[in-house]
Amino acid sequence: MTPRPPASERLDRGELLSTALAIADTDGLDAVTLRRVAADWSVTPMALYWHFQHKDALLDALVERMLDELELPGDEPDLRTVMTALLRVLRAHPALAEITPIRLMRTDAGLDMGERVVGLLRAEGHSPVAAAQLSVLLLNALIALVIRQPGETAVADPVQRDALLAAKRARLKSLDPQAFPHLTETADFFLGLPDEQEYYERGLTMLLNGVRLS
Amino acid sequence: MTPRPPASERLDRGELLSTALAIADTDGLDAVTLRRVAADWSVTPMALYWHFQHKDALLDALVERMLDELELPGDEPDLRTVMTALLRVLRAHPALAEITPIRLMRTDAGLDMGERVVGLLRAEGHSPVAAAQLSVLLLNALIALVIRQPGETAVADPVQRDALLAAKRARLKSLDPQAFPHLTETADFFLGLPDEQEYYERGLTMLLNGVRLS
DNA sequence: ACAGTAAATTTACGCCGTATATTTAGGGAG
DNA sequence: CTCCCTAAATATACGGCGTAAATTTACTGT
Repeated sequence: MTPRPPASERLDRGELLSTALAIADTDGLDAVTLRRVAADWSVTPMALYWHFQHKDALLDALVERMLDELELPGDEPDLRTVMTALLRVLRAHPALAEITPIRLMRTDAGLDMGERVVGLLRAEGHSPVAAAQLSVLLLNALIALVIRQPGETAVADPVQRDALLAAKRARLKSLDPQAFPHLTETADFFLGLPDEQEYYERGLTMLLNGVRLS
Repeated sequence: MTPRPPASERLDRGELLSTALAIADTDGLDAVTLRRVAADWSVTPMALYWHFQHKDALLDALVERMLDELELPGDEPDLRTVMTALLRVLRAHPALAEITPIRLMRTDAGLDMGERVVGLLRAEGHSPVAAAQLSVLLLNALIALVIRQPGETAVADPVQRDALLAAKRARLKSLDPQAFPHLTETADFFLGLPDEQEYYERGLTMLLNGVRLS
């Protein structure tokens, strides 16, 4: 009805991103649709196209926004410190973790981090190619740590979530202990973390150990 | 027009899966839609619902089908052997790699493999919980190796693919060598693999090293 | 011969991203 | 003060997706 509203009620790109981020955090990535974000501002979906080229660009920007929260100590952080900082923002926005790998290097913060990580690996004596590969492997594995955290399902809806977990539990509990002694013994782990702190410590340690010796 | 065709022209679940797998291999995962698979058999999309509960079940079955190609030496294979076998089928069907992690443990072959891997890690002296976690990390990281293989884009369409790669190249090549010495030095790696064999060797070695020491 | 079940069809719905064309508020130049 | 340009939205429409529900018909067993 009224194209071009008074300047006071213009959309703001930054605020759109905040909205999208909030949606992702509370209802999962699938809930981040153009219509949903637009609706939150009582606006047509097409209005977003003025602020973002297409949805993919919005997602890129979303990752960038998430990385704004990165807290790197100014002076020469080591590998573990960098990874821990990244881990923190990822755990704060797990829904974004799965779209991060492809997009990380499209953001400025991501490039900075990539440069840092490759540099640190070079300093450990790795060849340029090895350092590059290990950096990618490290980042991807770290992200996988968050995405596949036992108990996470990538589905935000609690009903579906519980259904999935119940199915998983049923499957694991019905295993023949004779045929699957080890899975039986560790079934609880796959259904939910006993200790998140320990989980991330161990994962990180394993990755850094692997890097240090390759 | 003709509900319930003569028995000779019935759909076959296995053949539907073959079709879906072929589509995934040639045109990517996004091309695997119910309509597309149905069209290949000149059949209504709804026909598939007789053979699969829903699309997700079809994807589960697709992963299962892929794992049929797993070739494990019968007697006591070690960790590297198991991972190498998995790597082989994943590289044969890279489009399925991204949906494998969540689904692996819903398949029989996946459970067998999980049992094997956890067992091997237990034998290396890891605690039950540690072995469970490391097995997941290992599998996920291995899969990430395939999904994020430099040059891969998860987009099958060659036009889009090239556009993406060109954008990436442009971005990397325009980096200030002063500010990003390491990324500049290793830019070529991110754009395409010099040596696939070496890439997978190194990735696998790094992961196994990490596991062995944690 | 006939009932019951198996395996498809038809139709419809509500989502999604986005191409295209149109509308209008506000700011700068004459 | 007016005119015009452009910024920023709306309206409309399209094709694609997964799937719910009801219907139809070929075959199987009694």
